[in-house]
Amino acid sequence: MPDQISEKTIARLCLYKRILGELEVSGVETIYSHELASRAGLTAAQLRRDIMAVGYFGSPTKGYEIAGLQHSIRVFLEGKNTGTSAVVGVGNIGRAILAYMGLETSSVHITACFDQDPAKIGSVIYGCRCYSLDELSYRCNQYNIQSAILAVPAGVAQLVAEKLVSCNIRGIMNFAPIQLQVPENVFVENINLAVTLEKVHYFARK
Amino acid sequence: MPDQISEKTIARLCLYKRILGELEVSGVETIYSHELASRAGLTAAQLRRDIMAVGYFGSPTKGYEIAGLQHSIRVFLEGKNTGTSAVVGVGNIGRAILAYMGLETSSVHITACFDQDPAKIGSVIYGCRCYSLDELSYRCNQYNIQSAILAVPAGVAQLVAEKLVSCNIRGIMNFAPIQLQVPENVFVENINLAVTLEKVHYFARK
DNA sequence: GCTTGGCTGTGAAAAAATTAACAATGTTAA
DNA sequence: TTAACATTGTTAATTTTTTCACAGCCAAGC
Repeated sequence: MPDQISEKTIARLCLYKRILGELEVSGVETIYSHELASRAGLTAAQLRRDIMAVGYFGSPTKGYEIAGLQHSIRVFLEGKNTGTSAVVGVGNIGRAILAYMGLETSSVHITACFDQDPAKIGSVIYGCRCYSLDELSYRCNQYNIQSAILAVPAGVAQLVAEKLVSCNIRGIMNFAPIQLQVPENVFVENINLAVTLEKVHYFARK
Repeated sequence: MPDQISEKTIARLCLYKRILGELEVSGVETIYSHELASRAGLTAAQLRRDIMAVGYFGSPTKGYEIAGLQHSIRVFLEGKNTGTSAVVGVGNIGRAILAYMGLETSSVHITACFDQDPAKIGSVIYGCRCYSLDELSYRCNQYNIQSAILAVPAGVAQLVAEKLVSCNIRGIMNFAPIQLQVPENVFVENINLAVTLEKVHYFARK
């Protein structure tokens, strides 16, 4: 891993990893760049370029070994470290994420969820125990939580985000439609479903 | 609207529109490019460049008029036409989207939802009536549905997508973790929550 | 009335991302 | 053995996106 790998490349590597996992289950052993690229909705050139980043080498005649490539990407993305993630705010979105991630086979484990509603605290939601936000710090240590899915109402999102940061969480998947103010060493991915739908709707009419 | 406006610019315009709507409610009248950019998490230069696309002009001393700019973006994005959208597949994700969009004030109306589960068909879910997929074509005409939020299991996503296309839907927000095969005049936005979480988790450790 | 100052609009420059192109490779088939 | 072929890895070219930088503007202060 020589120089800076772009965020887009990282995102695509995550996607390749997932697809390779599916292929492995279905018993395929090798795959050509254009085949894998097609499954990812990308071009072969781009895929090969991305794979340069992880330092894996395919064969000009067989293509890529599924297991080998998957392993290389995994090592590159995960390293030795493997913390977990948590859902913060168990409303509609939070619950949907918990249910979805329970089904999907992801390398990122969601080990806990947090809410302030006493009716939820202590219950198990889609296999995940719900804790009070007051316990955030303690549970982050207990479960080695390094990233969070922030799905609280917009009005309290900034406050909760600061709490996350103070608990040493350095990655936030933010569903609240506001721009979080966080230190620059904290990575924030904003997911604004209303805005995305609007974009899709725009292009539906083009 | 002279030449080609990029997808990224469209996405940002949608975001500006939303922020301007909030500002309008809070009674602000004008705003400078750097202020609006900051709320969007972008640079002032980029915002000004985006605004070139919609053909609105601010004042060097007052900045942008909230109402005027919002109107220009709205006209640019929506034109005269205003179809609606629908949720297809009312599982956990589908329900969460319905609940979320019911709260959020979006210019895109979700007028119907579809499922194949007889227990859901006929019921009203978060204010939205649920129809059988067999009625898709009829209801698309009735409600002028132009885009869809596809939240069905991966196994049937391709089949359902083809049905959407045959009903003249030209924009799909796809939550199924597969690459949909659709004609090139159909816009697809893939939302892969598991992959996105993995990316966030990666950067949380950098 | 003049000057100052901060902002917009935009061409030009820079940076980033994607695509093209091709030498090197190694397997297959004749 | 040798020729043909499809694919990889990688450099170079291209395209796209972002940022810079500054002329022009207009209100405010003197």
